[in-house]
Amino acid sequence: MPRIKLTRPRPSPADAGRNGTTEPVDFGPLSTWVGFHLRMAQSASFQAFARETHDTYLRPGRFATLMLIGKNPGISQTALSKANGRDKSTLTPVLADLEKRGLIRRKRTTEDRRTYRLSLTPAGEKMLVELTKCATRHDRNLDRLIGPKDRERFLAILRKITAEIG
Amino acid sequence: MPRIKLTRPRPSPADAGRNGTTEPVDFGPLSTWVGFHLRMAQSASFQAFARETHDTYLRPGRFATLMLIGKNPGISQTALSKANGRDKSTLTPVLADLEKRGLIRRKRTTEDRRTYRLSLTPAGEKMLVELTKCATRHDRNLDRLIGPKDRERFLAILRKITAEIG
DNA sequence: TATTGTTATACTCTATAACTATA
DNA sequence: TATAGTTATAGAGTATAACAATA
Repeated sequence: MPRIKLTRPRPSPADAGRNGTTEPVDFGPLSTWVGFHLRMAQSASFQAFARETHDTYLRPGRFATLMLIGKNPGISQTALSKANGRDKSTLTPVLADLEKRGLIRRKRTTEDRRTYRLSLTPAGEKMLVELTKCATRHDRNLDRLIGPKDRERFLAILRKITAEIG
Repeated sequence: MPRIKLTRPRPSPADAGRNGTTEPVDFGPLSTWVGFHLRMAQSASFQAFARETHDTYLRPGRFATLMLIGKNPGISQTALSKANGRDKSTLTPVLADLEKRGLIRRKRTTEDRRTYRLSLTPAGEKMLVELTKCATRHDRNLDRLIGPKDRERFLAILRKITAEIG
């Protein structure tokens, strides 16, 4: 709950667009660039997700990792890192943390002793269910903003950007 | 230019979705969640932007900062931090860096000696022009993916998410 | 008392390169 | 020689809290 301000602050130069007046800020070409708004929207959505999970659980990235393991038991670290588009070394500390928290298991395979097979523990399954509820709530909020008519098209465009911009 | 692989690597367990086979990875509900795709698309767009600027110039966040100063000469640090939605303390090292590179100027005002007024140096103007070309190229690529028919609607949705999800 | 901007600090996310052990 | 995963390291980006100067 936000603390209530008891006094009304005087207007100050820092609230001004420029020259000490309160003109709105000019965003220039940023205001029509997709890349900029993609960044702003993802950042806002990220913060909203964190609020939805009450800052107690996992952030979106960790959550996606948990989901991918849950849906693909036995997946290797390399396959996992490819699936969410990050380097394998990025995954090492994340998995170490998830394992330390008792959410995932890592098992050496007998066929190829270089690889690990990842899976969820019962606690991990439970956490995934819990977080899925939060994420569903969060995504329902996003859906409400987008509207059912545009939703599929919007999603398709995001997918296309992800797949083809690189 | 990517180096050419001279040998064909054998299929290995890490390429597999699970169980050592090469089934595709199951993304579960992630595949229909806006938040997830927003994250993936912004990350892909970010990388593409960096490629467009040849990794030599500024990253998207710095670039937006430069643009906002350029379009709003005399803006204060607090107003700037509000405009791109970050805490003012986040801005301090960024501005220090831009000043050190000779791209911006910071001037104390006489009316309120707490605030700085930010503006671009000639070098900053030049950099902004240069980067704007890169960003325009980048955004043209995005536009091509989105298509002119959906572009405005797509942008409007991103703006709405930014403004209203919080 | 409130605000501007800085400092100290800390945490997350990310990547590259060099390494090991296995293949 | 190539791959799976780890380690060491580095650099963004972000935030909170305490602070000095100023209002």
